[in-house]
Amino acid sequence: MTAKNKPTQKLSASLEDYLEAIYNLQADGEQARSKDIAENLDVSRASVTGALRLLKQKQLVNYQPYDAVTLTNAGKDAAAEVARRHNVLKYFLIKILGVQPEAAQIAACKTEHTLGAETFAKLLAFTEFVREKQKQGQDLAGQFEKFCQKEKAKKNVDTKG
Amino acid sequence: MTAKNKPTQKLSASLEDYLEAIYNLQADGEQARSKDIAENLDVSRASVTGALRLLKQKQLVNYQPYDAVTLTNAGKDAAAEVARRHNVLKYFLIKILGVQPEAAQIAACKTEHTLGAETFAKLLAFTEFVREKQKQGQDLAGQFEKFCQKEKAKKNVDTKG
DNA sequence: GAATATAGTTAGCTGCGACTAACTTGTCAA
DNA sequence: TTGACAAGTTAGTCGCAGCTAACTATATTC
Repeated sequence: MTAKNKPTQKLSASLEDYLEAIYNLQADGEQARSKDIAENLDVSRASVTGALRLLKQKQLVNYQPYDAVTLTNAGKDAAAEVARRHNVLKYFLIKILGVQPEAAQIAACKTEHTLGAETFAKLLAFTEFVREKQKQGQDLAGQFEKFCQKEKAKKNVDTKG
Repeated sequence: MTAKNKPTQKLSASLEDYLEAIYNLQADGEQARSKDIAENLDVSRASVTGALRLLKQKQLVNYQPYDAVTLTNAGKDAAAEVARRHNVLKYFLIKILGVQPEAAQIAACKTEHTLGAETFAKLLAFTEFVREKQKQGQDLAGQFEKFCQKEKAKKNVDTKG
């Protein structure tokens, strides 16, 4: 039980993004260098330096100038939480709503910082619910996709006719 | 057909909020005074003045200092679109996911600016899909609620046992 | 080991969106 | 009609999150 009773200071969306990027780089077995983070988030290297200073202040990263960055335990917890929210969202958007993967990735990035804990919990539960239904032989995602196609066809008729 | 072929300049989340607040005040039959907008959004009156100047620049509001504010046609369209997104989200969160209304209101406010058009369309379609299922005799929202309760009960056992 | 390329930092700037404090305008009541 | 209070504006500040340009440190290569 590592992530419990954490004060878990509120982080800005932007700092959460930096944290997540470092987390992902490390998960890929790569060193998180300033340059990589910059490329990952499409920001300047200078912006990364600024963010690392803030994250160090908050004791979420181990950062010495000109040295490789690693996450502290608190940083790992915070980053894992962001990544978890990201994945919950992305799964829901792609697998249930049928949003295109690229669009879903972007939407998840932007939204992972804003939805509350309750909503994430419900979203997660809903995907489990759909999976459960699947096991029971009802393919809700598939039915929804068909429903969308029908609607689309209807619209085309409307516009043409 | 008023909202078609609009350049519909990209607005910041914050300006969209101002626009929506004015829209809602007017919809309630009230005059949108600076003070009301400030109270509505919980910001200072000075911030409202700043926002109104920007919105005027973009020709979305009719604004003269010391005078009541109204929306231009373009402003109405933009505000209606924001309100529509807000409602789509809120409906989905409350009626399908079963999120508490207050939490849903907050989540919708924060998220209405970030999700893309495709995602909103899918979300809307999904609520229609659920309604369709309802007509056909399958109450998905109700089934999901039961599912959540079962999960909750399970967790309680886990924690206690 | 010096020259150079790459990576990282610093300094200083911008725009946004909030704020406070102080001032101006509008309104209403005595 | 004037004085006081409410509403609105202005000026100036702050923090955040970017940026560029210029500098410094590290690594590589000859």
